[in-house]
Amino acid sequence: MPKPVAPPPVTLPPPRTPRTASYVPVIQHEIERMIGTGELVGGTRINESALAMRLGMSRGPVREACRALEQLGLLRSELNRGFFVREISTKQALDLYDVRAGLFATAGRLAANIVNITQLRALDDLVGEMDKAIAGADIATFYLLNNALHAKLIECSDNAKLIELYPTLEAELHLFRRRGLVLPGSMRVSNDEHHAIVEALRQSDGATAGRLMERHILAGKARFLRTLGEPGAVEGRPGPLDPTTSRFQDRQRS
Amino acid sequence: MPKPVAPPPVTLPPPRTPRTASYVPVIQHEIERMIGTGELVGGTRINESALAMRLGMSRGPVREACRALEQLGLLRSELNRGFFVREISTKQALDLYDVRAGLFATAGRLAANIVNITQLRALDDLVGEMDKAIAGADIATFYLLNNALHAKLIECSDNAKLIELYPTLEAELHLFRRRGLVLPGSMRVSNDEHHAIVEALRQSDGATAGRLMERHILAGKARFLRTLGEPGAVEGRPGPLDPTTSRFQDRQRS
DNA sequence: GCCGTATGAACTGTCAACAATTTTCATAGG
DNA sequence: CCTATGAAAATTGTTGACAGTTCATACGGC
Repeated sequence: MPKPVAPPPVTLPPPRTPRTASYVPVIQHEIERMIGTGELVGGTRINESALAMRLGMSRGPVREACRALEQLGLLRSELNRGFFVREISTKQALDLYDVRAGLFATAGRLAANIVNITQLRALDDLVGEMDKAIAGADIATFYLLNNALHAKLIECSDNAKLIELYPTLEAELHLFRRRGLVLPGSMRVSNDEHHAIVEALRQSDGATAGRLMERHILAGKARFLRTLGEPGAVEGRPGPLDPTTSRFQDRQRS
Repeated sequence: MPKPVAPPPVTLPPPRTPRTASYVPVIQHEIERMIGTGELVGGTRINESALAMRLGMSRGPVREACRALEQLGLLRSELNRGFFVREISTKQALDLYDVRAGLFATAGRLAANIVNITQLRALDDLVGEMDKAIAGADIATFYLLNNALHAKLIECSDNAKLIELYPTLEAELHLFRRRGLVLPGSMRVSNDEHHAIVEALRQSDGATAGRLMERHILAGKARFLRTLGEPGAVEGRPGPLDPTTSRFQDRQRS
């Protein structure tokens, strides 16, 4: 590697003596973001020095952030070789769907008992927006709204652990080698399920809400399984703005 | 604090140039162990320098381990004040029970389809041992076997994420200010449930196994809720061998 | 030409040190 | 006697350096 000069010092007004915040959350979120956008793909090695330099800090905080992300399941570490973006197998991705289904079911049962009008309205709005996105064949928007809706449903459970846990599982799915796929035809079916779920919540029918939410995720699992075979799926998630800017292309060795 | 000299340098044959392992997992497990035994209780601050010195290393690896444990939910960090052993509220503990119940249900449904003879035998053995522990009124042994059985049940799901997730939730419960309690009278009821669960698995009846396992955890939740009122519960988990050896007594400030 | 080897660069794991901040403790004041 | 004040001590957040390991590339034998 011919040392690509100084890449644009991306962020962070540099001189800052007072300690009003830690660097660690900053880099942690930055790495999470890079994984989320696909800027960092599975198998990529994290170059601590380069990343630290790019963000204008030393390797200490970077390593701490990587250690945190390792526990989050987004990175893995290898002795003397550093941190790598994790890559999950098909089996692990499917396992993840099962866990998400179980947590979603729990969320549904809990939420039905306590959901309030305001929350129901928010859910209605999201589902409505998604209907519009479907009408406009706007897959990217649908993808984003879908994530927002799922997050909102979890939030309605008012279960702290659930709310903490769910996004990390969601993020972990992004590690699968073929990332968040959306089958255009599935949007209609999917949003019909959303309608039914919100309706069950409105009726305070926890058993039904739980069951529907579980089946909703498992339906997603089935779709996911189907996309493994066919190549016609569309990438819903926004990718890296410019793939050539990623200086983290070292892949896992054989 | 009058600087308690050098406390016994607990572990680690010190001089070691070749890098065959990282320090980080070592301290991470050490801190986890200290929390598990109650040597470190909620609110305690982690003194990085002292801990590093005691284990014969520098603060770098210690901080990385703390960062990891923060993500695991066992520690929390405060800017310029360092890491503290987390303390969870009653609400959070109850939330945890609900999540555990959901994951257990998932595990049961999954396990029923794939559990094999060897695993069933192992489960039978554990339940049998627990019956003996009950007969001998051996609460400590029952506590340990109970944990082992639950772990084994999760393991039978063959779901990687579930297997990864469950112990951390279990550990987090230990952070509750009144730690793992066992009501002597509940052991019989609890093990009857275990018998039923194993039987459902033997019949490959996933729906029943899932439902029983969920209810088993929720029954635990109910017992937990009851112990909050009455003080007659018995500490099942082994405590610190010698409380005076703990130099981590700084509690959270007002 | 291909494969094992060796040499140098690149990078990780750890440490020791420094500045900023918090905590402690003694002292003065009400 | 209790509370404010302020300086010293302790502790954190971060840095730069060093030794050990891995990676890349050139070299030599076959």
